[in-house]
Amino acid sequence: MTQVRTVDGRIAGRRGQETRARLLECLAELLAARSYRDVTVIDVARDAGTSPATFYQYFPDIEAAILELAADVVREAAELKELASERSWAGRAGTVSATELVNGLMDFWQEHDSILRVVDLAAAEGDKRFTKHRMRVLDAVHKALSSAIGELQKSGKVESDVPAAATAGALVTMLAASAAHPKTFESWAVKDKDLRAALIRLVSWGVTGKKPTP
Amino acid sequence: MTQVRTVDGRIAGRRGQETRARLLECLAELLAARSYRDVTVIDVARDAGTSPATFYQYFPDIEAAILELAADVVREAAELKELASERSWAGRAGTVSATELVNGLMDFWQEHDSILRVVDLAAAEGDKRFTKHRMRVLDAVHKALSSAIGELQKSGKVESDVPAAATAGALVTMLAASAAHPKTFESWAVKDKDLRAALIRLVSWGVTGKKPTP
DNA sequence: ACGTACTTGTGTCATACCGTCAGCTTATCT
DNA sequence: AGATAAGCTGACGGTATGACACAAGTACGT
Repeated sequence: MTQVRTVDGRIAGRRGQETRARLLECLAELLAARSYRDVTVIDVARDAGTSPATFYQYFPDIEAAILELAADVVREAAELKELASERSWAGRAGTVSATELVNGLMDFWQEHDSILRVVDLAAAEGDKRFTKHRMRVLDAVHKALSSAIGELQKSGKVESDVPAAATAGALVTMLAASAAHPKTFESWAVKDKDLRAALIRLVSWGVTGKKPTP
Repeated sequence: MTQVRTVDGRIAGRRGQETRARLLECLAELLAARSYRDVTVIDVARDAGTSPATFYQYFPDIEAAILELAADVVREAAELKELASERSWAGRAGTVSATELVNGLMDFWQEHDSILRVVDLAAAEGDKRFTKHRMRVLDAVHKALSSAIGELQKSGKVESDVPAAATAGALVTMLAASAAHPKTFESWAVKDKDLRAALIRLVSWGVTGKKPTP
């Protein structure tokens, strides 16, 4: 872990790091409770039992603090790797792989919902730091799916003109966006269970080019 | 068209409507140019050559004005209907349908990019007005895909246990999200052309359950 | 225990945005 | 022209921002 520094370059000690961590924690709570646009430095500081000036000692602005939270999510996203890599995609085992991947990614996204939606926006707005983080959250899964498709192509089970990286990207994007917009599916009267079933089917086929074994 | 009213209940005349429209126009420009969080009422008013007080005469706040812009996008989205309904999904015609749908929806999303990403965020944050708008933008396409799958199920060409509405929803979500995050695909070194090819393939199969005819 | 050097937190300030109001100007109708 | 309503703005109290100097707290050697 790199050393934690204050905005003016000093190295933070034990107490400082605690304060910093408390600020981040309160920011995360506020982001979960109200809209991104309405979260202010003053609110965060007040909730953390400190002053705005203290906040600015550790973060140049709110965005920087959110970026930090996003970095935590990226770190946690490493565990998603296991959901996708070293998996078999043949026959019934493939269906299991798809199911676990869909459930795992959806649950992860919903758990980190409040931060990931800000990451999504900032990335869409073209902020490179956030684009990078967003990419990294999805990267493990993307890489795994991508190489799974590549393997199947090598063994001739999937046509070689299928763009592997693009297909893997589209699938991962689909999963993330589906998790991010449960309300839209609600409006369509789609139950979570049915959504997951549909996603599993699409992922299975997207990777293998074959109907999933039930 | 319902009568345009000011916040204090008066009916806006010709000049007032022009001012209102100019404010919306400038707001749209600002949203395209800088981040959602940084767009202020003062900026909008200044760009429109008027005062902040005038802004508040027509909109209770920035969000309300954005909601208005979103409503315009919803109205324009009606044209997407033609990309999906009354289409054949069999054989080569199906591939054409999928291609036009993918291109149409992606282009639409990219054109209205700056507004739709705010709609996305607000919807994800649970704001019902924005959820409704987001749903409506995607609704025509969703309905069309949904009933296309339903038809194929009736004629026995697709298994009846496939959740039609959920599958259509997942596909539409995939298209919208893919359009919204070109940078992520860039990071994966996926070219736009390959992305579209992958999407076409996934949509084709998602609807018909069969490999697309080239 | 005491003093020193460093870290951490706060009060305050200039600036900018928010949202409202009274009142002035401009258009419309008779 | 006069009456009426629409349209616009300057000004204001309130609040958030971000910077700074300084005060309070902490660690450590003697």
